[in-house]
Amino acid sequence: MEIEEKLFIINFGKRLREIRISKNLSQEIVANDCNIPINQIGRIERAEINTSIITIYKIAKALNLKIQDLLDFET
Amino acid sequence: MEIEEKLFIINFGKRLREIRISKNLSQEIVANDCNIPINQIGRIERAEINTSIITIYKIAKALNLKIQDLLDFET
DNA sequence: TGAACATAACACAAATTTGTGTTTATAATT
DNA sequence: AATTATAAACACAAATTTGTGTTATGTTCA
Repeated sequence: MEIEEKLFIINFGKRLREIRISKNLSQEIVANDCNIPINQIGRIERAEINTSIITIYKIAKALNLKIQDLLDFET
Repeated sequence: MEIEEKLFIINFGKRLREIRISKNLSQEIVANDCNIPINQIGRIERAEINTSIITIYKIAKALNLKIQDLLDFET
């Protein structure tokens, strides 16, 4: 993976964490709302994985956001 | 995969094809610009795969778009 | 007709995510 | 000190994408 892409993953993780915290939600709550494994949110926030668009779609939905809002950060 | 998620994948594929065609670019050209396999664009447009956020990031870049623009469709 | 181009449709190995557990670490609180 | 809550950090199998080929189909053009 190129550094630029890695940065994108890192910033996406930060963005997700930022929003989740601002809404006072635990990783577990979000994961349950998404119907995804509990540790998946952590893996994304820690930028361990290059997750799929459907997972992002589910997370956005669980957070009551448009998918665009989740991706609205500086690369 | 749930039907709603499948629909999301389908609409994303349509959106990509729509934009690509409107810019008069072949799948091969886009794939080369992205440094991804030639048939990957087709697989996405045909909604065969639930592709990763980095692949989408690369495609958006190749098309000179923000990632948000690629995801700007009705679900 | 023939050539060239674009896309679809296969197949297959390699790499990665996903899903499911368990365990550890840390902080806050009672 | 013990408990609770949150998140990190492991491990591992299953499913999927990715990467790399090849072949087939359809269309356009010389």
